[in-house]
Amino acid sequence: MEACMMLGRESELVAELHHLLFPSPTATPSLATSALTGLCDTVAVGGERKQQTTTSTLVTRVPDFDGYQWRKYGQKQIEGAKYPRSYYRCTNSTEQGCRAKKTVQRNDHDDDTNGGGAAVYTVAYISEHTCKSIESVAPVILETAVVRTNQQPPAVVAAGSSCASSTGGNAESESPATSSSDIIASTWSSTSSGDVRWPSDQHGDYWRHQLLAGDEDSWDTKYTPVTTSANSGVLIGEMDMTGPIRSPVQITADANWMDDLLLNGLIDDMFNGSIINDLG
DNA sequence: TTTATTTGACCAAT
DNA sequence: ATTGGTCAAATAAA
Repeated sequence: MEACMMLGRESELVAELHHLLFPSPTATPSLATSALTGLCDTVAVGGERKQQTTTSTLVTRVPDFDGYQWRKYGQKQIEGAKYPRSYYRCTNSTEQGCRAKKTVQRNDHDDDTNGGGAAVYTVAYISEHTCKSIESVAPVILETAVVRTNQQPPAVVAAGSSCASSTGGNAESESPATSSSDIIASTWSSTSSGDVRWPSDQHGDYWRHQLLAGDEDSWDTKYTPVTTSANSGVLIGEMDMTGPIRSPVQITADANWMDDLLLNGLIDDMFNGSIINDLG
């Protein structure tokens, strides 16, 4: 857990998505996964033997579209939480005995579901997928609307994960990078044909940042200038990669950190800027 | 018909 | 007795 290396945010994102979509241990087990690996738990299974499972937790505004098919099997109101927790198991659990599960819990605390503050979810992934990953699930596109309030000389953007932004991110080293000029990002999800809702309460230049996951081998990140209905006519240029990019997903390693955040009301701070938790 | 979700009951572990 | 996780019947959707 401490081995959260100083990859760029960009690389982390690509790695995370890749991990979620193609978690096959054979492919690319290297640098990417270490920052993403969660806890190792021992869970009693059946009567006797204990089985080791891994649990990783992430905070995202895009709780769906992780590349797998899930089937909801329960929902429970958790003490102290504002929203219920939903329980999912892999759709292939019956046919293939896949034991992967996940829980999704909304953990923001503002009431307006539309408009300004987007909902924040904590997704806990429990156990690994043992099923054959479905070929050609709908391509996952995580889109990050990047609001630039300052003009900065754009950097040339190369496709792929080699282009790292400057922010690293673990608990100790992350600085309040969103200090001034800043790039604030929000995240939406859509399929390639889906509609995207853009925030209306933010001003600046909007960039569509897409992480595209098609085949395992065709990875790409695209930065596409967009004009939104909310911000019609804003200047569109090239993507600025010099600043920190708020990621669509933020990764933590501990499944229980959320309770602390809930108690302290820090969730918002997280998306204001700076806290990238890696509590391990 | 087949597959997925909802929801109270049930259960195991505090 | 409480709490979190799961089951399963009823219901909805495809």
